[in-house]
Amino acid sequence: MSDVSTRPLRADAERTVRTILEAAERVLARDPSATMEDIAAAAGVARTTVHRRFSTREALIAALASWAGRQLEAAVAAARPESAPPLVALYQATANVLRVKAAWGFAMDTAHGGAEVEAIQCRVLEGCDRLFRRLQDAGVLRADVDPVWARRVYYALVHEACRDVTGESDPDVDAIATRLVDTLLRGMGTPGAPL
Amino acid sequence: MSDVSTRPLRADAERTVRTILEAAERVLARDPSATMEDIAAAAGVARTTVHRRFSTREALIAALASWAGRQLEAAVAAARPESAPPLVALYQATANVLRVKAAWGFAMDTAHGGAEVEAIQCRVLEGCDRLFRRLQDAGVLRADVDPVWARRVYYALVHEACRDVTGESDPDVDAIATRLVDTLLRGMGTPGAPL
DNA sequence: ACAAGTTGCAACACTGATGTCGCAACGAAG
DNA sequence: CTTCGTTGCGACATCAGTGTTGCAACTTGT
Repeated sequence: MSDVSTRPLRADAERTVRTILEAAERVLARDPSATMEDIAAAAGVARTTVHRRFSTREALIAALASWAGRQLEAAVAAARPESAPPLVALYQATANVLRVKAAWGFAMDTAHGGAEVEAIQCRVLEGCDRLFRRLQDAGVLRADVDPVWARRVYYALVHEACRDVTGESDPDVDAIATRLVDTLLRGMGTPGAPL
Repeated sequence: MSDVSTRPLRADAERTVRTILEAAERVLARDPSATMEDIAAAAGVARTTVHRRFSTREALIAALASWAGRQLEAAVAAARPESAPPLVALYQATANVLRVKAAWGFAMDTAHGGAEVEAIQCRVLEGCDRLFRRLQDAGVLRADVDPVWARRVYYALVHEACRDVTGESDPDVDAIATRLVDTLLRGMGTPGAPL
């Protein structure tokens, strides 16, 4: 999580790390090229303190991505995507992911997470594909849709819907997730209509 | 288009400007934090030459965005979105936009385009809303869908589909546009199925 | 209370990117 | 041919961000 070393931190230091990570997410989400000083200021600590916990800017980003990645994995795992009825799991996972992504959007979008994060994202992606497979087997998802395209569309919708969770105060995540899944499955056209 | 002044350029200088813009798009699309030197190298000119044509990095980005913005506007205008049958216009505009966005993706995504670019993007957005309105009136789009959400989903799908145009060599843009519109209207679920 | 960990502060060196300038050479347009 | 715009090159000043260090003051845990 931290970086400089994996030795046990004192309680207050641990708190500082969390504070810095949260501030980094907040600041970097608004401006990805924000400086260490900006982040430190947002966290209410000195810049040197940030450097004590994360030897380099890269390391901070990586730690951020790692943290967010584990949050993400937990969010999808909580939906029991392998065992629950697939459509239920889809709703649940969507809502959970929206919550996490709203709080850690920058960290989840950045590609500079290092090998560990890449592995996590890969696992999540494979889990998503498996869930979509289950949806197809259950007849929810059409059999003739390209699975890769389906996943890409789903990801894109999640990304877009996330704005609503971030933007409004006290957002109805379940309603947003419902609209998302509805759009994914039914689209926006009139059922009977044209090709 | 250039920046330093709007005085007429000699033919070769005009060509240089175009070369720089194309190189900038290419380089910045891969790495948004690429330097002036990177761009100059990709354009095959000296860094000072870039600064002669674009006094500042910001100005270069703005010029890039402006150029792309006008390309975009032309692309949607060519689809006659106000007069053609709305569904035809949707297909046509989608395909045209995909082509432009594949070539000028960075320039179109950047928010630092200045007031002129913002105005263009606003016009395009309003045009999109009008087209969607026509689609609703024609019964293609369901009447109960939130127009704003519909546009956002459409934009997100265009963004995603653009990868396919950029990635493959000799991509079938019309096929990609067809799949996009199909996804937008029908979604990916089985028609008869669940809520 | 004591020891060890933690932090803020000020200072520093270092790097990389930006923007500017002058000059010589080249090439297009008249 | 001549002129003037254009370009490459090298040099320079400047600035911002990064990462480091030492020290004094404070906090935590025992």
